[in-house]
Amino acid sequence: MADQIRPERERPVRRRRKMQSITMADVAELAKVSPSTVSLYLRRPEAVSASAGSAIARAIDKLNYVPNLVAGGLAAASSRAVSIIVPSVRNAFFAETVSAMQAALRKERLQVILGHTEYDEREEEDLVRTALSWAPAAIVLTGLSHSDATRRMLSKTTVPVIEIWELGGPQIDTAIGFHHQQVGAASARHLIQQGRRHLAYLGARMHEDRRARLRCDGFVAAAQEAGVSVEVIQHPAPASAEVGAMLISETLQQHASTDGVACSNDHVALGVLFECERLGLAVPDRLAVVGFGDLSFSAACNPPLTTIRPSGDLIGKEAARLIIEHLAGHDMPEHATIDTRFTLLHRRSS
Amino acid sequence: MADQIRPERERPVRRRRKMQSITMADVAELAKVSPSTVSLYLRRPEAVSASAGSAIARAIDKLNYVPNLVAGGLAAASSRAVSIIVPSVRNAFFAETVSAMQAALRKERLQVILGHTEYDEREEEDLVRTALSWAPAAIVLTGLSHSDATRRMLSKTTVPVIEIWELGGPQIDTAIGFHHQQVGAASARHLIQQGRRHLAYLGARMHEDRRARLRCDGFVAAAQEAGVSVEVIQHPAPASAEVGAMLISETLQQHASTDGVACSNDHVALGVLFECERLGLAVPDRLAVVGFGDLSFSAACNPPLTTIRPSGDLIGKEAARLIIEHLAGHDMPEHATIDTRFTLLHRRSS
DNA sequence: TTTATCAATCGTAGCGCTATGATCCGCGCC
DNA sequence: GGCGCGGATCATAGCGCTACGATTGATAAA
Repeated sequence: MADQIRPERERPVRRRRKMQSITMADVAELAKVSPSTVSLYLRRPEAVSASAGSAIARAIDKLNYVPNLVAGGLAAASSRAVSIIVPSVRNAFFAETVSAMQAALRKERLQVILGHTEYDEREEEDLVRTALSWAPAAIVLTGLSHSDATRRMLSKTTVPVIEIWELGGPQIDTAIGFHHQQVGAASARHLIQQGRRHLAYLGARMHEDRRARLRCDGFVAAAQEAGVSVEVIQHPAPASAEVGAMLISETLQQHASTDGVACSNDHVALGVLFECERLGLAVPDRLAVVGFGDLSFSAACNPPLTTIRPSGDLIGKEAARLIIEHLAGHDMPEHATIDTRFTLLHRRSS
Repeated sequence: MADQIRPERERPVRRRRKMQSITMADVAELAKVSPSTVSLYLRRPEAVSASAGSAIARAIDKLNYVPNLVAGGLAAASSRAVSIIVPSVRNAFFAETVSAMQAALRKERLQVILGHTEYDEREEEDLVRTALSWAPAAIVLTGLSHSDATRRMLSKTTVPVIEIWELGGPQIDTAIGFHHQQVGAASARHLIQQGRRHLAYLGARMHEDRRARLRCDGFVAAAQEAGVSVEVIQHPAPASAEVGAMLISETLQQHASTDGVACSNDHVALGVLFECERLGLAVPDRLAVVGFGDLSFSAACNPPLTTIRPSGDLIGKEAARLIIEHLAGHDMPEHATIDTRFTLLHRRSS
């Protein structure tokens, strides 16, 4: 089918969609330099002479030229985009990371392409596939747990992969985050230090949220190690104050002696505080409460919530830094691990 | 400089970066069809014969082909990306919209490119400029207020522009959202209906957050219209429970008779509830509180918060729908306005 | 003077795809 | 048999840019 004999082409009357667009060639012409020089100026201004540089700058300004990054991405076989895949930006933790990362990447004119897995590995797989078709400068994934197909796809590419918000498992390449078990353990130790001997962990959506599960595991392990009683009460719904209220009443019903709880996050802890207030249960005297997240209300609530502040912001910044350095030629350290830690904020709920 | 005489080119020994990538041509070869047919199949599978289609599908599968959307975007002069520019995803409202939109766009294999203005018009301008260099399928902006340069850039392109989260001003093209003055007015009327006669509006960051200001304006206007006393107490910091606590204590100090407040959002309202509890002030008996946002904690707090639920989710869905329809050839209605409304949730804080 | 070096600039060949218009071929109809 | 029609398929010309390697011209070193 490809080798048929064809007569001469006649008139190639071919008018392509015109597009108004002003191209690099227009700028080059006006600045009286070659397109290559314009391209070079745009990518490494210090590499062109001051005179050429200013002529180009003037031309760009005059023509109101906007470079076509799609064309650039195709030619360079790597686009100035970073694909960030998180469970959901409705989750304040990831919103913070995404926000910090976007702010840092923007300065290097890198775009953020966003995807939400909704805690679904198959969804993640699909997002990674699409992400790859953009030839991004880097791919950022949340957590260390991915489907086999996802791993396979990523191992076949040369695109740098960064996993965030989790440490302590097998990582694809670079990981930035902290150990969730350590968070759980820190909560448990804190409660024990406050004299509590009957602990409980209140978990929301732990079947899907692997990191909440890890925190729970760390909590239980540390409590057991200290020889203190510990229970786990959970609910499949996503973390919310309602779930917190339900969980604490269930806990007190089943284990009336409970005197210290850690919650899978501050939303849950807030619900616990509200429910205790309704039940007339003194916090922290009768029950100490520890949250996770240090959300916007945590310091202001009544009593102020003892919680663990993760480093969502720092995670984003570090990820951006690594990507930018990699782009600048510094090879990204292979299989690096950056522990961004967390902080326990001891407030009056414990 | 372009017309210099050059000797014959010698050996064009030119090895380009190879890239492992499997291209459409590889698929075409394996499926024994031309690349055009593969392309056609990918874009409109119903246009190729069943036999060719399945051969192509098999080849794609076998080769693990991932289409290069960057190349596609260049050739088609429009990429399968939608640029969404919001003040910040750390704000739960916008997170919800972005999330809903991403979910809807994904189904049509459209990518979301995200940008944060941090409530800065100059920043927005810059983001729009970069957005345009991606030749996106659409640009989504937050609010109706933009810099002149932004307007100019957008008017010069053929990229559809959608403004979200605000109605009632001059719009660039399509706008999806609701009238914030109506929100304010609804809050005021509700409080008046509950018998309150000394109102106050507690505003956070109103100098930057134009929409909070509009809600405030609507609140004041409705109160005045009803002949009820109304005060505005504000703080420049972003909305938070701390700010809410500060604002309510300032309010009560300056206007002791205040018996009903509306807050610029539920974070602020939550702070009011906490502060009232500390002060021993009965809500709603002594003070009725209305929030805005129906955030995760609003139904669970103590007392449950009367608030106004905006339609962040719907805004995202509608925006996505319009974009998808436009891509399918249905021209987007010019200068359309979609009012997604809001709902007042009367709970026990008023 | 010749040669080497270096910074600045340039010309060209793609990058992988899509849109366009052409071609091919089977079918029904005059 | 000739013709028109339309579905299926194809070849080709870019899309706007970047990377590569070459070229130029000035300066330093031999």
